[in-house]
Amino acid sequence: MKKVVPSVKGTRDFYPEQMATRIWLYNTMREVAESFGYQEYEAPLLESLELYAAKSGEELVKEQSYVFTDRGGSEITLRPELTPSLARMIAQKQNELNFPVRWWSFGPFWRYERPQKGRTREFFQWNVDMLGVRSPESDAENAAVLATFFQRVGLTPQQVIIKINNRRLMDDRFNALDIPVERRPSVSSWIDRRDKMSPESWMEFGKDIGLSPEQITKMKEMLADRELWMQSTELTRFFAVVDALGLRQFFEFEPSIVRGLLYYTGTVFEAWEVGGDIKRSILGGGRYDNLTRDVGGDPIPGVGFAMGDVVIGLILEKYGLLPKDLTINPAPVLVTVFNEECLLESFKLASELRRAGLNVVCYPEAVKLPKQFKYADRIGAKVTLVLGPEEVEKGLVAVKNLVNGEQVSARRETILDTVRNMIHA
RNA sequence: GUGCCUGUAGCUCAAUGGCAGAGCGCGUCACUGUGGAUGACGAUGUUGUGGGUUCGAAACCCAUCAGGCACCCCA
Repeated sequence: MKKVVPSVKGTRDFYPEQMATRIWLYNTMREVAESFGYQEYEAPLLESLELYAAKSGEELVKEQSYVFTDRGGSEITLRPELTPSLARMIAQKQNELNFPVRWWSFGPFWRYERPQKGRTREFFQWNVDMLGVRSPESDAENAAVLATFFQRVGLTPQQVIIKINNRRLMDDRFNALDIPVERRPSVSSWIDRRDKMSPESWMEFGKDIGLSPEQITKMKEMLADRELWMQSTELTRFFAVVDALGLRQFFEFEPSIVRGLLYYTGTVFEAWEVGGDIKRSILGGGRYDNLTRDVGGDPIPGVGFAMGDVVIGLILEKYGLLPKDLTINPAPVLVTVFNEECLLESFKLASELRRAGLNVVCYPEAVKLPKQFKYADRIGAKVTLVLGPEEVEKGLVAVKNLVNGEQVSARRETILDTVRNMIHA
């Protein structure tokens, strides 16, 4: 066997079957986003490295981005996320946009990581953002888009949960515990790791980052307090809105959610599969009030989330929620080619039907009829037309219904109606 | 960057040191102007690659490449 040139590691081929699933996902996202009045937009796939220098996570830019120098000497990045591009686009038109802006996007992103379950190097992301408003109600409405998407695809709060926290609330607690600002990132990462380490090594880790035994005890109490959110006006108002929208069950306060990206300033959330088979967050989001300033514009508050296509695909597959038979054959009609002499007649017939608005495939060479019928069957055609010497002579077309096997002889002038009736029957 | 596992026909996998196989798929025919179903026949291949051990290697050892999974991090 000859060796086919391999695909690039971490990329996926979208054969028509997989493409159909992707389009279904895209369409569902579009419908949900549009039901909340969000408009679709797209940013460049290439951005300057500088754009991410400001506020994306250190590791995201330095270790995980595809960076190259173009022929003009500029440092270019294949976008690893969308939010900085969005901030740039907003900042560029900050004086002409009609706020609040509600925008959504679905496109490809790249991160140089070791591929494994739920993670590829090239992936698609659904981004949904609202900018220009600072209210917790806008946080809630934005997150509601997400919960509505879950509902729409058939996921229940028993299967997926959106865990929510607030960085300002955490900062208040850190203040109360006298944890200095410069130590908070490492404390956050310590909190984030609680479920991933044994209690002993987690305690040990806490000491290593400079927490006193009293602070550790207080932190443990805080993390165990499921009602801590009531001390946050923002979270209280957030929950009131998702409750009013009938989506409260999808949300749960979770003090250990802190998120890796540096630009989040308030509400933060992640969605997880409840069963725990898929140990990877489905999406992440939150409020970022300084990002447009960080890319050089005025500070415009924003909130948004990003969901990758890979993990949600795993979830939907696990719960059997991916629709079957999405692969569509666009052409319900196949015109066979009887022999070399009749070939042009068949092509003419196909062309007539196309001009009348039908999607038609004409077999591209004069091979045996059984082969052509077999092909018609496999592509899922409903109707097959035969135009042999007899038909050409008498001005007829043999029309076979592949669904029930019935065949009629139609006059050439009325062929369009005959075919249409058969397709719609 | 660290660790573990796996590479055999187009696909899914057998063959536990002794003749490389099955199912599915594919091709031809039964059916020379008609698909699906059935049956008959047929082709599958440098066992990822390179070396070593052995009378003998798909299997054991080493190297290498590729893929998967788990860390890390994250969508």
